[in-house]
Amino acid sequence: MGTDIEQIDWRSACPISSALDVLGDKWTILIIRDLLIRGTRTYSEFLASPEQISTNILAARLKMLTCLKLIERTNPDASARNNAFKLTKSGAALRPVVLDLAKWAQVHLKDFHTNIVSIP
Amino acid sequence: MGTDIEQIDWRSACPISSALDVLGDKWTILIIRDLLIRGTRTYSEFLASPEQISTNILAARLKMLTCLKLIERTNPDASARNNAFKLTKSGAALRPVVLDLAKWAQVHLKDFHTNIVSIP
DNA sequence: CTCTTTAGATTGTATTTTGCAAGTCACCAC
DNA sequence: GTGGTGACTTGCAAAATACAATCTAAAGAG
Repeated sequence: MGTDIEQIDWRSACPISSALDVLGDKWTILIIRDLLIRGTRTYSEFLASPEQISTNILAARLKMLTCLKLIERTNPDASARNNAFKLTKSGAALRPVVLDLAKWAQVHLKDFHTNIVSIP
Repeated sequence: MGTDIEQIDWRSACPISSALDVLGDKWTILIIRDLLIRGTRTYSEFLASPEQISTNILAARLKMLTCLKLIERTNPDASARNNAFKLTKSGAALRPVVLDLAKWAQVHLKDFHTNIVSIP
C-alpha cells in the first residue's frame, strides 16, 4: 500500500543528479543489465540472478521502471504469469552507461575484488 | 568508531554489480561529478552543491572513495583545512560513465522532469 | 601568545529504506 | 475442484539516511 505511483523527488535540475534520482541504488541497474544481456526476463528469472534481490525490492523497482517507461511487458494484454519484461527504447539507451561501468570496474576495481570476471 | 575501513560486501563477480557495490547510491557519483567539472573541491564546496548532501554522508563517502583510491587530497601532507580533494586516475576514468549518464538523462527523462538543464 | 573564527568533521536521534520470512492470489494442468 | 507454481504483498527487524547540534584543530587578528 502507499507507493502506487510514486512521484520522484528531483534534487536539482542537473541531468546527472536526475539520472541518479532514478537509477541511484544498488538494484535498478542490475535489472537493466539482465534485460540488456538476455533480452527478456520474467520475475522469477530476475530472482535467480546471483546477487539475490529480494521480492519486495524487485516488485517496487519493476513498478518504478514501468512508470518511467524504461521497461514494459512483452505481452501487454496478458496476465502477469510468465509475462516477461523487456527494455523500451529509453531503457535500451542505457546500454553505453552499463557497458562503460563494466569496463571501468574491470580495470579499476580488480585490486579490491580479485574474483571480478569479464562479463556476467 | 565502528566504520573505520569498511570492507565492501561484493555481491557477485559481475563487474556491473561490483561497480554498483561501490557507486550504487544517490550521492557517490555526485561527488565524482563535482570533481570532474571543477577539478578540485573542498568539503564545504561539496556541501554548497544544490542537491544538499548532509555532512555525515559526505564525510563517509569521501572516506570510502579515498580508501578505494578514486580521490585524494590535493596536498597530502597538509592538514584537512582548505585541503581540497581531486580525482585519481581511477576516479577520472569514470568520466565516460558520468557523461553518458548525463546525455541519457537529458534525452530520456525530459518528459518526467521538465526543468532538466544541459549540464550543471 | 591568546582569543576568535571557521572549515572540517563527529555524534545523537528521528525518519526512511532495505532485507528477510511468511502469506496471498490467480492461473493452469490434471 | 484441487494441487502446484509464478507473481506478487505484507509485517516486522535491521540498516542507511536526514537533520540538528556539537566538537576540534588550525588560521588569522590583535
